[in-house]
Amino acid sequence: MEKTPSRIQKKNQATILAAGLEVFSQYGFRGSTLDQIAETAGLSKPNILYYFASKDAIYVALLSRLLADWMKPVYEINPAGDPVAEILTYAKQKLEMSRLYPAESRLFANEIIQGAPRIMDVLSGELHDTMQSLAKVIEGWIAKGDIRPVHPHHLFFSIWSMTQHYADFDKQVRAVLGDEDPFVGAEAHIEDMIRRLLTPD
Amino acid sequence: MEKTPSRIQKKNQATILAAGLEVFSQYGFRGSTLDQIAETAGLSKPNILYYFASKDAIYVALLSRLLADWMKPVYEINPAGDPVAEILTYAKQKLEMSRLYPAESRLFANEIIQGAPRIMDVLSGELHDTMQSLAKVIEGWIAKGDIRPVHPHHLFFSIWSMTQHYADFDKQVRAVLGDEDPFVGAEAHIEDMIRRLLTPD
Amino acid sequence: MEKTPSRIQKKNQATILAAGLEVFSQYGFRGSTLDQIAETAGLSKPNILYYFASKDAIYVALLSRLLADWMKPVYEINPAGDPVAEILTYAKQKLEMSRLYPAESRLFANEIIQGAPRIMDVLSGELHDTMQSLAKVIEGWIAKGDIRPVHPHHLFFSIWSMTQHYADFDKQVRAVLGDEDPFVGAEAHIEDMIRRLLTPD
Amino acid sequence: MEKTPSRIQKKNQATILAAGLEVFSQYGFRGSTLDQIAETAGLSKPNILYYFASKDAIYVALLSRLLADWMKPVYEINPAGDPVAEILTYAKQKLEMSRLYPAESRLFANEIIQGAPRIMDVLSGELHDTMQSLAKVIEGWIAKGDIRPVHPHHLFFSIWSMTQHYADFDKQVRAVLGDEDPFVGAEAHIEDMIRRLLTPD
DNA sequence: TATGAATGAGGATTCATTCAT
DNA sequence: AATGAATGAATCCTCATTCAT
Repeated sequence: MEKTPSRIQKKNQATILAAGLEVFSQYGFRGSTLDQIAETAGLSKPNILYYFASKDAIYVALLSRLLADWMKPVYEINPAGDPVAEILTYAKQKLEMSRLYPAESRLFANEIIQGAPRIMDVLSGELHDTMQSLAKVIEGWIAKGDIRPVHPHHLFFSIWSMTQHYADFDKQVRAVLGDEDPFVGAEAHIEDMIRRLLTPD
Repeated sequence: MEKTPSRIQKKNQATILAAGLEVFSQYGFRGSTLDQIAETAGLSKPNILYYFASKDAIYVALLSRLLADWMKPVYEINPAGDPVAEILTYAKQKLEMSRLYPAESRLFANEIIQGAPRIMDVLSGELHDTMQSLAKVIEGWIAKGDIRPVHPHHLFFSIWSMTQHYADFDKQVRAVLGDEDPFVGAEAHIEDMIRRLLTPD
Repeated sequence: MEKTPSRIQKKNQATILAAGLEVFSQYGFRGSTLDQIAETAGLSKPNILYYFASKDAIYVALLSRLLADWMKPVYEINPAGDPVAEILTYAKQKLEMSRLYPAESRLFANEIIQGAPRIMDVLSGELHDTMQSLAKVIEGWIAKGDIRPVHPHHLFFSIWSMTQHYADFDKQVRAVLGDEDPFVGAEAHIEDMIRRLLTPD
Repeated sequence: MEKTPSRIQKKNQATILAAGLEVFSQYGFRGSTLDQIAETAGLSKPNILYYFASKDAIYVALLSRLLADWMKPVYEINPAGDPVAEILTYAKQKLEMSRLYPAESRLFANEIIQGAPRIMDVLSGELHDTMQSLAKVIEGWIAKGDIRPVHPHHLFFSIWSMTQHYADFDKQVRAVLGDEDPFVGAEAHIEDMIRRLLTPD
């Protein structure tokens, strides 16, 4: 009979997750210490462990939350909508997520680069299945001649990679661009790429 | 009075770098241990440190070598060549690097995601300058009407991200694609995207 | 101005002692945690410490109660009774205690094996003196020719060790005996030993 | 291809085991710390862990060695020898072990009292089988009328418990006996008990 | 009386690095 | 050029105890 978390519990758990996100996204799981997280959260180390059983538990909690958020926009693609517009909206949402939640994106990137040890099952399961369904939608649009023939999976890989790049490789992007705002140019460029790719002649 | 490195020295250094690459690219800098590298290299831990002053030194040596390799294809873009072909060739080279040297790509990604603490100066210096020159070439092509107007920097961001994605997010890509070979579809898709983007109507 | 303990107080103290006995006897003092005791008792950890000042206090309370129980049968030996019968009765009582209260026996064994840091004074004081008196009784019986000459102290050591063995080394005893009930054979065997030892030819 | 342990390795491992025995036998597994063992051994804590993978490994190494020593005298009982003499010799050997190696005895007692989590399989396996064979020998002697009818298993339980008592309950024994040497009286008493028990009328 | 929250003091273990040979 | 031995500095986690209510 789990008790409902009290207000102070919720607040501290949220604080810890926020601190964990900040630290983990920057240093990776192994590179992050409970000390860092505790200091960032403004709590003592044992108090952190009072709310989460282990360093790992914090990381997993973050990843779970993240995966849900990360997949959400996919479900909002409307098979009955205008194909190019739907995909553009999706891409813009993803880019906006990179702009607003770069730490989340980097946490996710870190996990996958290191072999996705903790979320491989979600990738092979839910993600795989979702992308299969989505591919059907894309293929339907192609069959109707609404968009040019493209490989559905690779289309999404390119959207994911291009948009997440601005969060994950932020340091490199800004080193190249100097003072220019990355996201202004990014949005225009990505929209251009997708529109040219998909719009039938 | 530096001695010229003997054959055995060179061989061991190479062995250590290869081992370091394998380990660092999988577990990140902090997540990797000298023990792992020593075992992978088949050398004793103190012997590793006989060739490289520290764990950090191995990592930095790898990054330096990597940066050179990573930038090389950029210099091979021929301003006098056919614009679309030049860029396509570049993109294919990058994709081929992701296919052949995924560990290198992941090592690089790891470093940048974590804020590029060790290569920020190279990014702000050499990379920034190189990309400025390259931008001039692209803008020249645009001005001549050889390619459609695109933002040069973002063009390269998209090429980098799309191609490196197949190395860095390999686990996710394969989870989505199942048994399908990622690189076959990737090459076609990326070529399609770039060609549509750049070819003037 | 000590208040008389209320009924609920008494009940909780008893609950805590029962839980402490169960936990301490299995894991030893250092191997037991207040969390375990609290969970076994069905009380919160701070509530445990409301009734007992410390983990140590629970342990000491248990030991004290235990020592009294443990010594009681000795006082019931009747110098005017039949010598062999008196000693047999005592031994059977001790064996019965091993059968009914093995946790208590193990708690006691643990404490003494580890040097009896908390009850050394009781051993050197009350126990020593009691055994001195008892030795006099035994020696009286021997002098009268009622029992064979035996060393009184060692007689009791052998009774204690043989009977407590079935509680303390329960795991080993059952591993050797398999399904056979240890206590049935134990009683016959111990009675046989003592009777043969003490009965004059 | 395990290397043969060098002299220094052997020496340090022996030192650590000796220290571990001293500490574990007094405080139990959970009550002992690597710090204590390290200090007793005169080595640094990480150096301890250079020779043994963990605290647990030291404990298990001790138990293994101990079990072998502990069982050895059983195998020396000669079915063709004089029954009473054989058993008396065995009992005296066990008592001598308690005198010379009380720490080993206490370590063993500690482990069994706490449920024998690490050696249950040896008890149910090798010990059980050995005692079955031994029971056959005893029963043979009984059948021939060489010794009185006794329950073989309980006979050994009583020998084990009486002899080990002088090691395990040393503190209590000495508290009762005062300055008297425990082992002198113990040997006479135990011999008397066994002889009376076994010798046919 | 009772408990959710919090923590200082450990405690086992890891690991980059140094030492001695 | 190589390695067995050794260690100081973390680092994760535990736990008895205290605090606040």
